[in-house]
Amino acid sequence: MHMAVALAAADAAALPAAMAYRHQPCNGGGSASSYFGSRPAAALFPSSAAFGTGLLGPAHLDVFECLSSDERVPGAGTFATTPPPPLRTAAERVVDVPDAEGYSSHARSVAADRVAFRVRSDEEVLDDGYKWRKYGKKSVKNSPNPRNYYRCSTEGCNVKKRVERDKDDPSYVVTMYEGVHNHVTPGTIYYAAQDAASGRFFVAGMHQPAGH
DNA sequence: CGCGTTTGACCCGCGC
DNA sequence: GCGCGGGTCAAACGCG
Repeated sequence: MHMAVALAAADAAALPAAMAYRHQPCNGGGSASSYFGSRPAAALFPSSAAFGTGLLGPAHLDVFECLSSDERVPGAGTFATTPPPPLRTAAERVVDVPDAEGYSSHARSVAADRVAFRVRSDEEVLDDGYKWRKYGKKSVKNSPNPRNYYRCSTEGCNVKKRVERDKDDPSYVVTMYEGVHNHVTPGTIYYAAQDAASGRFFVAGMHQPAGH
């Protein structure tokens, strides 16, 4: 429940700066909750809530980037200057990681429910409320850092995620989610909504708001 | 004993 | 066809 408090109390200040002043969740306007099926923005952006409270250790909020082909940019951190991408369905979203060639070549060729983002963190694994089981580890060609593979440990849910340190800046952790959870988070998280006028985020409640 | 991690092997797609 | 690189499997192992 602490995550909900964090979101509510800290408002936009607790959210990644890029998301907040851009008035758009990083994977499409207002679609943060739609990406993970019924999941709230808090689950998609674990660092926004958990990092702000300091509950998850020495991760930092100062740099948080979402990387997707919808708003692909030549360099990290520059997407804030691009116009908001049009709304799309989750299935159409193809995610790319501009900085990681290993991701780019693969992600570009496959249309899937994927989203990747970079978080400056000392922690390798970010607690996003779900229970993950590690099933593989690989060293990637263009990076000195190994890539770890996780699968959602909930039965019947085959969501996967990959975690690796940025090859250029090891202080960043690149996380890519793939798939849509078909269950709720083991830990309850409030839904975050976005105020149309101010663009600020706020806690909308325990359930996805009606009409969305 | 159940669950999660580790780690080498295996598989598959792709480029040459 | 072959080699390479990325992704997954699964047996062994560790831990609570």
